[in-house]
Amino acid sequence: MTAAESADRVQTYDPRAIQEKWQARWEAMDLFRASDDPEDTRPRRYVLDMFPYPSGDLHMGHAEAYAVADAMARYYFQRGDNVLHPIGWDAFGLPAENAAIRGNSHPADWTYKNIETQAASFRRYALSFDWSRRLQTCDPEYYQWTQWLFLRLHERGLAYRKDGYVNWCPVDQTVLANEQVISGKCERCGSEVARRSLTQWYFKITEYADRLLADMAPLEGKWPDPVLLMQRNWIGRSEGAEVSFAIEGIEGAEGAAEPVTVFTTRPDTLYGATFFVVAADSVLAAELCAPEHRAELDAYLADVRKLTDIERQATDREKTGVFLGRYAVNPVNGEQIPVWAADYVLPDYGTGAIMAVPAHDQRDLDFARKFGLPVRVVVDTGGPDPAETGQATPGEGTLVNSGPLDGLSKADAIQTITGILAERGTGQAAVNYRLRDWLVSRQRFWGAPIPILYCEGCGEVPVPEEDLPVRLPDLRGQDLAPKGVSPLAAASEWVNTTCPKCGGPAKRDTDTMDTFVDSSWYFLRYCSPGYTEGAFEVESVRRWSPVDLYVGGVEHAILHLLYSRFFVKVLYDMRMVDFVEPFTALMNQGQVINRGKAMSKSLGNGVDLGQQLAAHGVDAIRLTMVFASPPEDDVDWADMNPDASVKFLGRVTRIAADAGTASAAGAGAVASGDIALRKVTHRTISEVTRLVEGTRLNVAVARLMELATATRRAIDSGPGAADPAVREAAETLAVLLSLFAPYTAEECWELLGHPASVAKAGWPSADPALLVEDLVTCVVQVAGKVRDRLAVPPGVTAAELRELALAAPGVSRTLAGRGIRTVIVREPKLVNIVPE
RNA sequence: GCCGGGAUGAUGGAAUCGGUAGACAUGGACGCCUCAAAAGCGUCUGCCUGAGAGGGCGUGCGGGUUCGAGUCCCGCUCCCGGCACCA
Repeated sequence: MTAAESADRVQTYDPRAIQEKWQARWEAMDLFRASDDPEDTRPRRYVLDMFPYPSGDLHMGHAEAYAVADAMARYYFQRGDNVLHPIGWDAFGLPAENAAIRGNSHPADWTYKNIETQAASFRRYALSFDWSRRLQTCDPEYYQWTQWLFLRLHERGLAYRKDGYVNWCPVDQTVLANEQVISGKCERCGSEVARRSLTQWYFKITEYADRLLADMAPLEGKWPDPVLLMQRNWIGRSEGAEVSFAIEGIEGAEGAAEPVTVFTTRPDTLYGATFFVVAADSVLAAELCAPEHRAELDAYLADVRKLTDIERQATDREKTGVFLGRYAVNPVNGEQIPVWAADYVLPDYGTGAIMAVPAHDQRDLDFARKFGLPVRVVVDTGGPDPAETGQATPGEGTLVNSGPLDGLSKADAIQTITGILAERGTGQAAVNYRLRDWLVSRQRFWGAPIPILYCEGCGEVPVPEEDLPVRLPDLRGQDLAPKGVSPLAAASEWVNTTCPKCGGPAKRDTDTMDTFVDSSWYFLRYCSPGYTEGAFEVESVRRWSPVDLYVGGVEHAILHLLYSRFFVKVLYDMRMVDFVEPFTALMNQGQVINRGKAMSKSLGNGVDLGQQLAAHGVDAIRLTMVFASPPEDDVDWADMNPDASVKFLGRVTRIAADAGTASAAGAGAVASGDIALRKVTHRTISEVTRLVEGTRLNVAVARLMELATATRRAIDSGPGAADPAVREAAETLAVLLSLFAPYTAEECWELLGHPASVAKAGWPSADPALLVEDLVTCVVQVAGKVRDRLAVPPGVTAAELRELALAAPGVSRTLAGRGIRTVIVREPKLVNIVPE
């Protein structure tokens, strides 16, 4: 059969017709339901995509991420594993609330409508999900258990309340997320945003800091290195010492004098502390401030509160601060040093106060120079005087001007001074973390209500388990734009309730939980999604978890992954799970950008996925995404050409049509036919298996293209379409292609005379006998440059190869009579001849 | 500023053990098929030089190690991402 004839049978490759035909049939077949039967002995494999936020329809980024994860899930299906590949929606969150306020609709309506849109798109996109396990975090059946988990953390002392700062818009009377603050102004009304203190719930993730660090060791090599590094840096463990400074004039104010403790990584420089700084917006600053400096501090504070976190922490900003009229006493030498308040010290890090050593810390030096404070060198680093150069010397050196520490090295001095402080009870070795506790309260409507009541008599009372879920009040038709603290406060019938302990009046907490709480345990819920006796069925989670492969964007490299890891550790301590890490392997797929930039409305460079799918078909878009680059790299859509994928898919379909017409199904099972093509087929199987296992999908697709070319050649100018090797190649092509282009692969499978579905065909295995090469190419180099090539049997000996190489025409031509110094032989692939 | 990642033809990328640089694809040129076009099928395509055989150069830049470096080491430049005064 010729190419022209095959074109008669498959006139044109029509992706839309194939999609319509197969999507309906697949729905009826329910192909990808995971079996939870404990008797099922197939290897279990949990492949998980980060679940989407239903902000609208799916976009180009989803198209890439889900194509990659789906190829992996389909591979394990083909291998015969019992695969769990679920889908759900991270459905609470701010955009729904904003859309509701703008469009005057209810967040639930907006959310569920978008979910349906995305679900339909997912089905059309032919993802191998087990739809029976679908979940949505905004369903009461789900958030009931989010609340239950909150109560368990509360019970264990891991949920507590304290004051924390929020961005506050004084005009809208609402709390703003960081992303709603645009250069210090409210994104809605443009008024200046201030920081305001609110009492809020926190999860004590810092208690798990060391375990979060230590448990990363087994993830090495299974998670991307940069992610592990970012997690480590985020936790930010540093060793040093706590040092207590008494404050002059504070003692005895309220009974016992509370010295102020600082954390330092450089206790060796204690003799060089020439002033003391507290975070201007900390409680400490207010406590320490002398009455006559109060007005000055208040004025300064007003300025500090206008700054966003980002502005405040800009390195190139000039140092600012005010003197508080107090002096701190250096515990080692009794020296009195002035206490200042400044914004370069952060209230949340360490103790919110520092001892300033300007000679050896650049920030302290900048501050000292600005305000004329003394600079004292206590470590001789051999560098020039910081007071003159303006450059602090933070490096190693010999201690000077430091009493008992003089002459010691930095390391010895740290050890000695820590010992002295401990002896006198004015300090001790300490570890500090950059990680802060997780603020989970949100002054939002569209989230899981915090299941706590406040009773006048009993105080803080957890909602009894049997009263869960604490359902969101409807508030339909009401203005969700908050006029006070939290939108839920407006639902007075909902807020006012009775105390389960004393039966007296009580009020509900009107805040909802951070949506990261919802997403910190959803992967456990998938194991038993309909379970009504608990958050998840312990036995089911034991069978499926931890997740074998987690696929998602690098933008979640820190928070989501860290919080999920924390939750699993807490559940481990509760003996509800028997593992300490939720995700055994992690893959970060890259972003889809356009013309060098992330797609955005303001840049006007957005690409609509729906239009792309309509123009080129689902399979071509999936294939283009996978073939474009290694999965972890960004893809610039402007560089892509989906028509190339359409062309390839048509080519494969015609091959299937030719082979299907020329021979009957089953003919390929006979190990016969054109040996050259059979070798290509089996090498492809072997290579693609290896490449998919290593998630090197772009190269796997290239190998499929090579097999297609070889098969086409065999049909047109080789043994012809009826050869069993051609059928074997065509069937192999269909099965391997099913990972990337499921519709086309299914169509090919039918053209080849097989009943649906190709997804159940089974992954082929390569015949080792066909992987052996008759001849291999040996390159012959002279002085490292290729001068000739030889075709040699793979078993050629070093001596034989050496002789062959020396006799090669390219060698004698290049040597031109020169003598030979050495000959390097790496049989059978390379010989390097080094001339005199 | 710090941390991380990267730089390979006109373009996306391949070469994951230090051993043939440029697989595969796009784009381009040409051929076959066709009344013609499209589609399809095929050949060529890193740069310079040469009629050709061949020769020279070539993986951001400069050094180094090695028989041999895209790959390892040292020093730079530029780009991308993340974090942002972390005591």
